[in-house]
Amino acid sequence: MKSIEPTINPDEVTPPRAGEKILRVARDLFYRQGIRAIGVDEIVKRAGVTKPSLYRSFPSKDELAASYLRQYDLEFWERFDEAVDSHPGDPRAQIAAFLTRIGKRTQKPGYRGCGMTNAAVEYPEHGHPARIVSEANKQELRRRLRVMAGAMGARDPDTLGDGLLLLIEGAYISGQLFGLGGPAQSVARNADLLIEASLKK
Amino acid sequence: MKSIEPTINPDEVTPPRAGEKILRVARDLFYRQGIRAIGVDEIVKRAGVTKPSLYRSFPSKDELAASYLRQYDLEFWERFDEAVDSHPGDPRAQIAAFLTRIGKRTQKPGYRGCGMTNAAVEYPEHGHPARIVSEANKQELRRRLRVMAGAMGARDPDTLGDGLLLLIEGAYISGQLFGLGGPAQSVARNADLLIEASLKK
DNA sequence: CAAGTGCAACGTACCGGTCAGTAACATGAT
DNA sequence: ATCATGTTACTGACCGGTACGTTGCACTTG
Repeated sequence: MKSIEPTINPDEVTPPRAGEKILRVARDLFYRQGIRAIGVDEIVKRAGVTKPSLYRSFPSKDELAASYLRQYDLEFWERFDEAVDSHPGDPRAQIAAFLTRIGKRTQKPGYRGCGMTNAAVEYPEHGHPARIVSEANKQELRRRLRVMAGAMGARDPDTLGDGLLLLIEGAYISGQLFGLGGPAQSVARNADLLIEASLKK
Repeated sequence: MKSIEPTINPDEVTPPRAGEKILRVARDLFYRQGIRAIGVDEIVKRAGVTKPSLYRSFPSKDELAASYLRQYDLEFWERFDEAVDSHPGDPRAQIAAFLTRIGKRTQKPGYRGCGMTNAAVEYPEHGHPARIVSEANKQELRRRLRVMAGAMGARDPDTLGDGLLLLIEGAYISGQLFGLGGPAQSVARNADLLIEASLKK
């Protein structure tokens, strides 16, 4: 029979482990400054731990970056599903909700786009741990957008789904390029126009 | 009266200066691998010169990156104007020509997107020499797209121009994220649908 | 109970390599 | 002889990564 394990209660006020603090700090620094721009020394310094603690929790900086993106992936789909769940059975409204939210986020100062997209730009070589996570996320996003385009009644669901993906990626990039007043604020409106033009007559 | 300047004939078989060789190599490496990923040592090694030659022609690596982007800017507008000139007085056809070309380029193996966009992702901090060039290029592109949208007879030229910009940036990013068969191949078709839906009734 | 043992988590101090950048000198053409 | 351009050799700082010692707490054992 299992013991109660009184000291290893994860939901209690257990002091945060070094690995958690590291991932928390790395996530913030990697997203805002870029992965290549941040060294492991700065991460451990800001996390209040030391380097060996980092390498006990993560096999390498590249894998730490991949872990950051895996967490980013989870949070991304939370936001996505939140928009989907807010309009059950109405994919067009789901997309509109998601894009309206993106458009607003891009107008906040210090917006840095999508961590997945940025990581793929920083690591163009295939097979890099961070890039693998990023590519998988984008493949899944593409798949879901195409499915939603079909559910909307598009003449060519794949084309509309891809068009929406292009607008989304464009919003991520333009958001960090132009800042306030940039083109990204019109992503929802443009997507709606594109959808309207893509539905069966 | 000017002398003939027999040795400084730029169009002749003058042996390429070190600065030119460096910029040529840097341009290739920066574009394909990223600016942060390439060190100055590798640039001078591949260019067949040495480091002081680099720092006599360019005050810093950051300024070398900016020079690379300034050259990229020139070539970008050459391609853009080529599409414009191929359809005088027909902005919709101009855009179609430009986007068709982008769509094809994104399907080539090893496509790495837009050097300007990538540089802005790599250097998020405002005021960085590379980012300044990149931002100026994108501002001008936005301005011209809005003008062209107006010339097409769009109900809301600014929105359509921005929508086209989002599609273009999305194509740059998706091209390097998905490779062959990716969403970027549909950029021209989606843009045309968006244009059609944005014209005055 | 108290002393001892095991062990996971942490820190100190360091590794070779590479980063961007430079001082001082050699070469070659005019 | 001059002067632009080339070269060798180096700097201090930082890169990702590691060998090894220390701490503290849980569990055993007398």
